Amino acid sequence: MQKDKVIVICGPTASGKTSLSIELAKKIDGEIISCDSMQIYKDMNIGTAKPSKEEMQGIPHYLLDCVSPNERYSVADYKKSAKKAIREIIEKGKTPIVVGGTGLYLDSLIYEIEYQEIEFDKEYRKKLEEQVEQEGLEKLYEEAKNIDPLAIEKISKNDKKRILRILEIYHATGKNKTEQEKESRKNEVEYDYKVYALDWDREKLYNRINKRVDIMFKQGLLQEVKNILAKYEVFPTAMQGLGYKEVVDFLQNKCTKEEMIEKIKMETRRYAKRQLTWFRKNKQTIWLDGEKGIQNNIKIILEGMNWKNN
RNA sequence: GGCUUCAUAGCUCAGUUGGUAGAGCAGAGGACUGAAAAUCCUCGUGUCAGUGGUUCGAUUCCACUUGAAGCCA
Repeated sequence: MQKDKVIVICGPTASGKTSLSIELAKKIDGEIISCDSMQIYKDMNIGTAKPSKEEMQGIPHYLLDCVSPNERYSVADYKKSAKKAIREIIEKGKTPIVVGGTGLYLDSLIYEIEYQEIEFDKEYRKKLEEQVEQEGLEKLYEEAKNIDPLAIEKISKNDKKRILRILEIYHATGKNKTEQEKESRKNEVEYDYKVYALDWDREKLYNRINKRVDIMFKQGLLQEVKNILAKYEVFPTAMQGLGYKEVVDFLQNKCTKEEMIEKIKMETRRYAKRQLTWFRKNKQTIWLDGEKGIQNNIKIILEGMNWKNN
């Protein structure tokens, strides 16, 4: 049996994924599933460049505004919700379009990565963090090396996040990361993902980013951050968002307004670069040039689909 | 107008007691499986302002020119 098609539109931030995907959805009777680790949060709209109701033009969007900024969220949660959304859309007889720039989330879908049901162990994380503080990272690095020598080869001695992760996986499952990852890719990919990535000439992309950051401030990013800080008390992951943590620094008088704006622009440019590195890895990806315009790119996508049908 | 100081990587600046130079930032490339807008790794040749002079050899010393900053008038 032929697999159902799922269109994916990825690419760096500010490349025009949102408008391309909405125009495409209108044309092919599609519905959109966001693939963005920050747009899932409620009340974070301007800084995440979340599409507004008007922009959506009646096209249903999934996985926006579904988590509170004070909740913890992860790729495992995303995978589950996204698969459910894809199923729903296909059952309606429509075409799912996955749109977003979070490479890790996207890979969980297109490689059908299986995540075991485990709870986040807050206490153990805290214990590890304290251990790093007191004894330094090197000791934990050695510990992780004993547990999973293969996995540790690929990471740096300074990569705290990944060192802790090796220890956490072992703590939670009794398996090491290498075994765990092997098992996570046993399942056959359920859908036929057609992956498109949108890109621009680097300088043009950077100009778009700079302009967009200015627009965010005109739209009231400062007030948005103030509102969130007033409404919620803890932010396990949401405050990692670009344009949020920098505004918090400014509100705490750690920098001037100009410094904050420049920092956000710079960090966003770097983020775009990292996204490109990620998306280049998948050789299946078909690259679209943003400069060619939405209609041209839609044409390329539609031709790709027909070719598959014949 | 006179005097002083400065002019080195895209930016901020080191440095060479004369043998053509190196940091930080920016930038580029890469990695990435439960925090991922996160986290981490790698990468430094540029008319050493210009023109002459001294010298085997000048980015370094000298003169002049240009530009910038400061002081005096």
